[in-house]
Amino acid sequence: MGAVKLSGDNYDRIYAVVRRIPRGHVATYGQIADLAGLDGRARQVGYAMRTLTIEGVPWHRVVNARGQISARAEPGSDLIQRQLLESEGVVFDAADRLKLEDYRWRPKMDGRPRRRPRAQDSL
DNA sequence: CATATGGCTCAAC
DNA sequence: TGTTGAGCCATAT
Repeated sequence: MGAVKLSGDNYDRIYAVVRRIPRGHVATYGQIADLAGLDGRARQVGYAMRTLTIEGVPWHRVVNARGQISARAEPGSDLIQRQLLESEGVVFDAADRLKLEDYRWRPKMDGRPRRRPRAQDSL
């Protein structure tokens, strides 16, 4: 029968990518989405993290594009994330940010097309 | 099926 | 540097 595309499939892909983030490194939501073949759907990565229930996924290594830990529904969870990262050697500055230039995970990807630029109305 | 949100992101101010 | 607005689209209700 025709394969029915389940949304959970995307989650698995996201989790698979997150699992590959090396210790002491981080990746942005957009980056995860990109690597998971869901370019441009950074928000869904956040959703995947929010509904994350399985273990073995280093969700704490996922931060937003500013190198900051995003506030979420559950208060205190962001602090836990920061502590986990610090325990891996990641250092935050006074603005609670980490240096993406230093910690960003760079998997092998040659000439992979960046996600398409948003159409701009006028400039 | 229609609305409302959201662990985002980019560009412009 | 921080703020604001708008785009994006899967989940939730």
